[in-house]
Amino acid sequence: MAGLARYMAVLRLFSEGMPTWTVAEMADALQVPQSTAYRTVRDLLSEGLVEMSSEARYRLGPAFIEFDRLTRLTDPLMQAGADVLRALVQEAGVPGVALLCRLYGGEVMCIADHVSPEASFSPSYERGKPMPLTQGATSKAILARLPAKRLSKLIGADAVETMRAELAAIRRAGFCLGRGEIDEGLAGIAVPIVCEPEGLVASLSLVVESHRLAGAREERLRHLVMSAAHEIENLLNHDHQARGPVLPSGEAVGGAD
Amino acid sequence: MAGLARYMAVLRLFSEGMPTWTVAEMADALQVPQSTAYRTVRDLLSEGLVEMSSEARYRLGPAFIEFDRLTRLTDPLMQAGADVLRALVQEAGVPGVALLCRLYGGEVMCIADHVSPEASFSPSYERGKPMPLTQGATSKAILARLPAKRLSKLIGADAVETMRAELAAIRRAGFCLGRGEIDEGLAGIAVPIVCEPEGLVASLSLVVESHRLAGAREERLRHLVMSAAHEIENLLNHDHQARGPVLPSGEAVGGAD
DNA sequence: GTCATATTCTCAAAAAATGAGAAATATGGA
DNA sequence: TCCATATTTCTCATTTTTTGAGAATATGAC
Repeated sequence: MAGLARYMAVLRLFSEGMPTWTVAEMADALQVPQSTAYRTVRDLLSEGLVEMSSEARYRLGPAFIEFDRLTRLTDPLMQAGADVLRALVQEAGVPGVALLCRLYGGEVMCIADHVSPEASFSPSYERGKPMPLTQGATSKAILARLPAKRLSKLIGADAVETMRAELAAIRRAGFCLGRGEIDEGLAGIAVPIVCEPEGLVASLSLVVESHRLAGAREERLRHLVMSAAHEIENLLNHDHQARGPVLPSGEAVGGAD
Repeated sequence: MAGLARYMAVLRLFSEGMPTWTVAEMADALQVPQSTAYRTVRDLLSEGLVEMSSEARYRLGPAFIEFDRLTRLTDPLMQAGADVLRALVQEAGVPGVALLCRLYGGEVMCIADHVSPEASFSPSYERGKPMPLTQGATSKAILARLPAKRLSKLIGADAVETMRAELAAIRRAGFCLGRGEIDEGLAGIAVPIVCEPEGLVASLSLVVESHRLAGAREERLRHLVMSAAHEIENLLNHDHQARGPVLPSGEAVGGAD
């Protein structure tokens, strides 16, 4: 293991279940001598990617918080999604959680969420937590709009075959409804979001308690989520067009240096 | 430049003002040949630290969101602070923003914030944004409790001399009040938080509009912030004690693998 | 198809990482 | 305070990786 991979291997050791590590533990887990592990940790330390906890233990450092903020401020999907998520939850009128999710390696990850103040539950999907690719409305909505080539590379030709009908149905309907697939008692309505020029495939979903999703309300919420998703798509496309060399109005647009 | 530093140099190029970069621009900014820049970007890409935007431009990747979540879930200060921040803003009874800040390299960074629903302003301090070390109540509260050696290493012996009286006053009073030091029209009440065993120095602050901070209310809010800060300190110390080898109750404590 | 641009590849030279143990430093307890 | 112990850095010859320049290849627009 060399270069960046070695550093990332150390960072990937840290988890919810094991949030602090001694250098000896790291060396053991990665099968490298301690002197090497010490050097690696020293480098990570100086960049703020790792920091000392008590008693010779190390934990993830504050640099991630800084980069996360930059991501929040500059990722077009998050920018477009923030207000829409808030509005969606408010207009839903029932306790719920709105999620904006995307592909992340071989998984799906929520990159923005908004919880309504009355919601007393929290879905497994939450900002920054990788989730399985083939379960849950949120993930399936993404798979449904993935180019065939990328899809089979991700989940394999067999799995593509198994899901073909289901994904086609989602494409046709424009949404995916899942009840208790991930969390017992919760239901999700998910709608794909695609932005061709940026090459991104994501999904917007609303999670509510299953028992609240019946009859006319189900249809109303479905339409809400679909129109919110289209709003995000439009924002993404507008932003993209606004990138051209000439600004539509004569007004100068202020920007940071 | 070698090892991790080279990768971080690329990541540090991305900013609010310049959120996407071409490889040619990176090579130029860092004074390295393009072939080297391409290799570096390829590595970052495969780890999700960078991702492609449109048209040969790259931006920060989603890996930071994942690590940020882990940080949020496992950093003892953020864990202890989350509920306290919320409660503080609620009990304050005026529109305000509660901030939990800490040292980050040669700067101060907010690691958690909570904005009251009625607040129509937002202070310059916000989660993940590095701020100057010597300005603002929030930063000064941290400096006040920093060991002398660390302090002079950070800001230099001259600056220490200049601030000596001010910092001593903060230590004596147990808080720092700043009016418009950072943001015109806003005032901050900041209280230091120290956890010896973890070696951490931080501060809790409440930012409100200056005109709301008068007479009895100022004193009431000051006491609120101080008791909230002490609550965080207590939580940190309790957690630390609970780390001992024997659990107080016979009940098994479930943990991730 | 051709062109321009973006990206990967090639290879010998240069630089950096490696590992084992010694040395230095910090830590906590009498 | 000093000592015993654990943690961290350092040393240096060897191995491995990175580097840089340009060639080769892919990608995409026209």
